[in-house]
Amino acid sequence: MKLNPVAQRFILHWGEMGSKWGVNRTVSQIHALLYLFGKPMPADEITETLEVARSNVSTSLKELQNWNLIHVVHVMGDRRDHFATSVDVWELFRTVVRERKEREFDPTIGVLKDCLTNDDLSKEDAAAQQRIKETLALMEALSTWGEQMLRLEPTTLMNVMKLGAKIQGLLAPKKEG
Amino acid sequence: MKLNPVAQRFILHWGEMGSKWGVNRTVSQIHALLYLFGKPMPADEITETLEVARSNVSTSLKELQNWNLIHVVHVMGDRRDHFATSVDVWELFRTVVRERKEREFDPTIGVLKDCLTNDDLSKEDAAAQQRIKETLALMEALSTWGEQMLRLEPTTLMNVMKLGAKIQGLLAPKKEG
DNA sequence: CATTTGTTTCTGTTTTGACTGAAATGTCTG
DNA sequence: CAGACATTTCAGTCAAAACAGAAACAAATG
Repeated sequence: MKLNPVAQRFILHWGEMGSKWGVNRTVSQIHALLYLFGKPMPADEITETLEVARSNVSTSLKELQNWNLIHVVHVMGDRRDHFATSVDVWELFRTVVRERKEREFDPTIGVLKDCLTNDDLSKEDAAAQQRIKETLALMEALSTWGEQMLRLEPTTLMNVMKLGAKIQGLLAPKKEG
Repeated sequence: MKLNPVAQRFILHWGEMGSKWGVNRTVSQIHALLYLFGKPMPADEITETLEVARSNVSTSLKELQNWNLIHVVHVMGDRRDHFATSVDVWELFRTVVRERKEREFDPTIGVLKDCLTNDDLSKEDAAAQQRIKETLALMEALSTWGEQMLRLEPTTLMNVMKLGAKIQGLLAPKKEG
């Protein structure tokens, strides 16, 4: 499969962005390719299209499966596995957020809690303890809020975002202006 | 300066998390240290505390300055630069979000726009074009929404988050349940 | 203006992780 | 079950980034 210039641009950029966020370049490139292509694709074709080693594709596909971003599809009369990703960008977004939250956010909250229950700190520095408390409070707030937002329908979520800062007015309807 | 076990745990964990999000380990460790310590600190003391090379500290401090996360402070009777970070976790959070948005989000939005104005795609694959459009729409929505949220007072933002999914009820007050 | 003190830049080393190609494993078909 | 086909694992290579130590630079002091 030959990529047109726009597809190339998109995929290469996505790969670079992935790197900046701690995602392997090949992994993000493959995902971008499957998203853009929109149809199930066998590993070999990915290999040829992106011009990377077959084994590299295999590893990356497994990684993408661990992230719940792609799934295997079988095609009649073809023994090979075909791989596809959701073409719903909202679903992808939610999956990525959910996974990162579970992998990195939640464990960090755990560590912060441990830090606070440990006596070593409380004896030494009350201000530092306070700061850890505030960090934990922020992260927990983000965490539960994130969970709730992820449960909303994409359209609802979009409306929430469109509301934007106007939400202030709805919060404490004591004053009007 | 000797770190107590809790401080060590916090700083080491922060360093690991940074790595997973594309931030140099030393950079995030230094920031965690300054945050926990809460007072301006000369580079040498950071060097000793974290047991890394002086030059490494120098580079990382510069990086943190580029991120607007630390600033230089001078102490009476001391010629050395002292470095401090905000101890307000909300301010730190906002700074990081703002910086990442500017560095990675905005440029990506630019690339997506370019992709859509380029004719090569429109001729080839309408579905792919549509997907890029949706991706752009999502990112732009997140972007403008993010900007607005960042402008809110921390306490307001906290209230917004506490409201959580209940915001649905405020959105389309046609039905009640 | 030499010396002390502090910071940055530079060069080479080390480490880490991505990647390749080959071998091994697994699975289907005649 | 032989061989064809498909995927994964593994061991080694390669490249990028982090890091250390030395050298260079800058600024203040007596």
